[in-house]
Amino acid sequence: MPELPEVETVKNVLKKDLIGLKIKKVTVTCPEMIKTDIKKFQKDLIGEEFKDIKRYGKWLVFETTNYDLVSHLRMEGKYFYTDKVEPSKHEHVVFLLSNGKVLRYKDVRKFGVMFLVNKDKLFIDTPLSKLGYEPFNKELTKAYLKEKFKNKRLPIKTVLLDQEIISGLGNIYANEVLFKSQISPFKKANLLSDLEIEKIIKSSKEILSDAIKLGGTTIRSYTSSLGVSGSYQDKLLVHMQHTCKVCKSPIKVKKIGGRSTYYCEKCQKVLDE
DNA sequence: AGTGCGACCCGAACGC
DNA sequence: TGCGTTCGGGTCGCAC
Repeated sequence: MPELPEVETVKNVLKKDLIGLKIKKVTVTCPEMIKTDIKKFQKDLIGEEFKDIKRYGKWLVFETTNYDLVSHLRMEGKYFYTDKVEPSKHEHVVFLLSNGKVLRYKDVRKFGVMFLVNKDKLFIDTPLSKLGYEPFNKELTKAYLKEKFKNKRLPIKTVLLDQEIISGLGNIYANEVLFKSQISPFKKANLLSDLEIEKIIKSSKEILSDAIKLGGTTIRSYTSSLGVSGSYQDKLLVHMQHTCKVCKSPIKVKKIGGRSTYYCEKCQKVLDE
């Protein structure tokens, strides 16, 4: 599902197509997903030019002349850039562009959200203002995580999904990071050793940068957009796997915080408790 | 503040 | 075959 590498891939592909184009018309067929005033959303975007596209954690931000159009794909959101004007099923927002082409947002489960803010308001009163550091950010240090984990008695698996601590990891990569770090997903975050925290930082960087290189992970319903199809699913070591690629033990699946958690009991032991 | 959990949504996969 | 049930998964909001 769209985690940091998938959103990064979508951003890079859309950038090639959209920069310099203007918006002529916005059609919204699922008003619930627009979280700011919808009339204003449609009106304000007319005449705006795409200047740049950025990614913060899993958030996509289309920078236009005067606004930031913020979009979260949640589970299954996808963008398509096509000639076809009429929306088909599950396409909830359609942007008619100055070159006659169309940017279409499709989201079967309607989990995605969009909102429009003035440029100077992107990090004020929006969910983006709360995002923690990304694994690639130099500020994501052992000291930072120690402080954040200090009062967290939740399983580390749950804490890795908290976007206010580290931004960008979702269920797939959280499973992968813990496997690579040889840490049990059940271990309480406040009990992690310095070495374990260092391993999490190192693995997160390695896994996410490898995944970006391969265009992200394409599994289940997330068949990406714009013909973008990642191949990191072939590199997964533990998520959706049956046998441990290191020790050949069967991979266990259990719910932690309601999410499917894949792990190897033998390789990911709870140490120093 | 930290924690736990349902809500959101709907097609696919599963069970009988 | 057909119908009902469960699952998935990011984020928010609410209760404790």
